[in-house]
Amino acid sequence: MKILIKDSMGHKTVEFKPMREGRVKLFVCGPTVYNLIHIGNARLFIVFDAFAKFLRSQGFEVFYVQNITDIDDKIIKEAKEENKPWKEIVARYLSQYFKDTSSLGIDSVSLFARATNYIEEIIDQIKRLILAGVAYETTDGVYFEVSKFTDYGRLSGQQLDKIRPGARVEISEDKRSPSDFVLWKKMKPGEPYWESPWGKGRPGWHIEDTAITEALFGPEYDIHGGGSDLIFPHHEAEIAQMRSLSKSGYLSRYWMHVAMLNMKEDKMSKSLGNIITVADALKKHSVQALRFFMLNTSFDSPLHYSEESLAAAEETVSRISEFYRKLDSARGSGKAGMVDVKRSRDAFMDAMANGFDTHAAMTVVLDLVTEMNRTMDRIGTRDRKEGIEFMNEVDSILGIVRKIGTGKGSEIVEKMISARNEARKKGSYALSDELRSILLQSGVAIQDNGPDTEWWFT
RNA sequence: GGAUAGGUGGCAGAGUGGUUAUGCGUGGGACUGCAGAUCCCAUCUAUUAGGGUUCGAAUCCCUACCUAUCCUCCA
Repeated sequence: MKILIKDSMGHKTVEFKPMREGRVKLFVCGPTVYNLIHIGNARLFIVFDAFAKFLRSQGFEVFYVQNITDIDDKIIKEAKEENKPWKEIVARYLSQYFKDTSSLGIDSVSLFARATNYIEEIIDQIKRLILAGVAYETTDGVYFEVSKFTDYGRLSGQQLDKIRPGARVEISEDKRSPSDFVLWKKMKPGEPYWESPWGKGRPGWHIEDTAITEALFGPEYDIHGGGSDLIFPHHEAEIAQMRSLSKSGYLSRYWMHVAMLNMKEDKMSKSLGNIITVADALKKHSVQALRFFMLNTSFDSPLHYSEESLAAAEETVSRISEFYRKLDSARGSGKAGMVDVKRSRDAFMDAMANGFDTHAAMTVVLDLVTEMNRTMDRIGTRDRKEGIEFMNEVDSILGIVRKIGTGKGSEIVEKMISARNEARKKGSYALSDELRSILLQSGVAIQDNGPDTEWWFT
């Protein structure tokens, strides 16, 4: 199948051609572990989780690497504020990160690469950058000289001479240009450090990623993903670093940037303090609803968070899940081919392959739900089987089906149901309603289909 | 100020030249003892504003206004 990618380099939709047939090297910028992640962060991880799963469903062998920034100014700051060792902060939030993402059904990452495990590679890369004449040492660190890389700004569309230096550019009188970015930070008293040719210090942020990807993938790879707020300068810096050494025309062949999740008007961010943590979101909403909400839009368009939208997502997920449950227990004897599941499956995959259009793919699913619901009472074995297989496939990629336990194997529930149906037959509705409400309170949902009653655990 | 995306019905959010997406909400109907779920019909008579191109524009061009993101750590 031909797969199109919305490439942020040049903002074009282009055909995806992996460097090696059938294999994909995918790198996504992971978290800095100094705090809990929020659902804005989660959007990125959910999008790439679904993306990696889709590629795998198409037979690609996906090597999906995510970096973990486990040494950084913010970690040091947090450690100071809490008066705890920085490694303790890292350990705490890293384990929380794994917990949060796994509770979001994210399980597609092949390898998490921690920056501090690559210090040697980082130092080596910086050495080579200095040798190549594009980096220089100052009193407080080693810097990359941006003017030495002519393509700097191509990804973001920035022109170096038009960039207005921010008000809070780090004080460093030795820097040759305000745009030069740090590769190695020399230690200040009390800070964590590693030995290096430039004395004790720690790596800058941008160099971590290229050291990791060079070590794991080599100087070039297929797809680089991240939040749209990282385009400049982070991804420009990565490109500048790696391509200055490799002399290749690209770092990654394709770039995919996930747009921000906004709260009211602003993006959700830790510094703005308008965050909802993953844990909090999951207290109120199902994983499936959160995933549906995130995937029901183009990954490269900003998305507005609101309780109302989440509630709507929850409704839709219920509809899909309810459909799945009904399909699972359908026992009709209709002819095969009443519904063309295969056509829906093709349309679904086409949408996914068309620039990862998860929204169009969802629409296909919802249309099929309506279509099959129409004939649910008489749906045949074969259509039913195809439908279930398709929904399982959809779920394995998008994670939007809440699998509701089918009602079997509980004698006590069965007894109460038949007691209730006896009462209904006799017209003792007060009693039957009473039994229904007891069942509901015990987590058993029931639905009358004529004289028969279906039930399941909620 | 520069860069990059946008401005669609009550809400969310598709649609890149020509049959009123889709979901949620709302109203009605079918079904049900009543519910619930489901289906059907309807509703909301949407395309930021003003020009232009065209037989025809939400879709292309121009202008204005507005919004987000980046230019500073940030998914």
